[in-house]
This record gives sequence, C-alpha cells and structure tokens, in this order.
Amino acid sequence: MKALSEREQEVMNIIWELRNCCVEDVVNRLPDDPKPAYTTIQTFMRILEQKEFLAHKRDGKKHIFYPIVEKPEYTRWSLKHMKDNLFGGSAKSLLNTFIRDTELSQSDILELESLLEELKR
Amino acid sequence: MKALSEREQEVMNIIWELRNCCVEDVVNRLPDDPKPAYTTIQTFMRILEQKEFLAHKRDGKKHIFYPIVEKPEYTRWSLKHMKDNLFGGSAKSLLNTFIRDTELSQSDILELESLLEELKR
DNA sequence: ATTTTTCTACTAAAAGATTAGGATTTGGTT
DNA sequence: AACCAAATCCTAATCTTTTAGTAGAAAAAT
Repeated sequence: MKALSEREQEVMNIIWELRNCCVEDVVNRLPDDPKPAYTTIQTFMRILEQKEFLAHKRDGKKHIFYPIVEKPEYTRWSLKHMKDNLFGGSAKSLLNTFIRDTELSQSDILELESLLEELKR
Repeated sequence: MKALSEREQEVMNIIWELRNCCVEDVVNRLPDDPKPAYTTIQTFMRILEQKEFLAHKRDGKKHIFYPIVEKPEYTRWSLKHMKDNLFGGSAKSLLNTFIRDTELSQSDILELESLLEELKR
C-alpha cells in the first residue's frame, strides 16, 4: 500500500461513496473551486487504477470504476502510518494527544468507555 | 500550517529530538539506506526554514537550527487533518477505528479509562 | 450514411518534492 | 595578512503530482 496524495484522496473519498461510477460522476461531485477538467480527473482515475486502488469494467462506451481497496483498509493503514511516523509507534501516545485535543461530548466519552469495557474481556 | 512531505517529516523528527543542531548532526542521525548528501539535507533545512518550521542562529561558521513549530503543535494539526479528510470530521469514528485495530494492552486500556474519567468532570 | 456528440487514450507541461554538484563565503590558524 | 578547511549558497537535474489539451474511437442523432 502507498499513501494517497491530496487530490487522489479526494477522488477516492467520492468513489468509496458512490461505489460504481464513471469519470463524470466523480467530476460532478467535486466542488467548483475551479472545477477540474474531465480529463484531469480521468488521469487521476487511471493512476489510481495503476496503484491498484481501483478497477473498471466496460458498460457501452463508458468505463465503470469501482474500488478494490476499501476505505477501512486504507484508514487503518493510514492511522498506523501516522502512529509509526509521528508517535514513535506508540498507540497510547497518539490516543492521549488526540483525546486531549478533541472536544468530545459526554455521550462520546460514554460510548468510548463501553468500547474499552468490551475490549477488556 | 502546511503538511510536511515524507523527507521533511523525517528531518523534523530528528530536529525535534535534538532541539539545537547543525546540518551534520541531522545527517549523522539518518540511516544509510543510502545516506543522503550533506547538501541534500541542507536544502531541506532551508526549505523548512522558509516554511517556518525552523529558524537558525550562527555559532562560529556553523548554522545552529532549532524548531519554531513544536511537535505537539504539528501532531495536533496532523490528526485534525486526518479526522477531517478520512473520517468526515468525526472524532468518534477515528477513535473507534483506531482502538479496534490496535492491540492495546490491558494497562493501556486502564490508563485510557482514567483519562476519560478525568474528562467527564 | 454522414455528422455530431461523447467518451477514452495519449501526450505533455507546470508545479512541487527530492537529490546533489560546484562555487563561494567565512571563521580560525599560522 | 594569507591560507585552509569546513560550511553555506546557488543552481540544476530528476522524479512525482497535478493539470489539461488533442486525437481518435464509438455511439447517437440527423
């Protein structure tokens, strides 16, 4: 697995949501900051296919793309990468930083506690 | 704040540890995968200075560099970035994924519980 | 059947990341 | 003051990322 660049990430987020989609579907979901050209997004999808995040099948003249790496798989990898590179491999240290810096609601806290309770067994 | 590239990150990790150091100190800490040239690392340190992660003072003929962005500041920013880009802004969802995927020891779990206990008040 | 539209494939160029060589400066030493 | 060694500065080549144009093929419309 290889890290996604900023733009690749943005494209993958859309495809993970749409599941089966063509280039145009993705372009339509992108904000018009300026809206990138059709061919630009097409290039990204070709690259993502080379990197084996996507595959495609034909439907008439269209290519229908779909993810072959799932989002949970990538987020897991990505969090591990961050843990190793920024927190010296310590999960505890990442959790500490994140929990202290994030405004968790009381109900979030209760949910986390029951998750931890579950893991004790 | 701007994200650090892979190599920039590696260099910053060393500087955050050493606090005050010259180019050579950093080069010496890098593994010899192949060891990068002195001038390569110097270039990175110049870029990191432009990006305002570092500053330097003179000592004899050497430049002594030191961080002006601290590691906790960057890790915080970086986790927030990941939360927003991969977990739709949901801290709960990031924590859930991370906690479930990480082998936490029993003592880690207890520590986290008391941290959460602390945040309830 | 010919024209028009719509999509992909190929190409390439601008911007950013990574690498390092050679010229130049400079602090210290004789 | 002149020299030397060590460090910096400047520059540039290569690689990756991001962007998009043009050509060509396939389908749709006339």
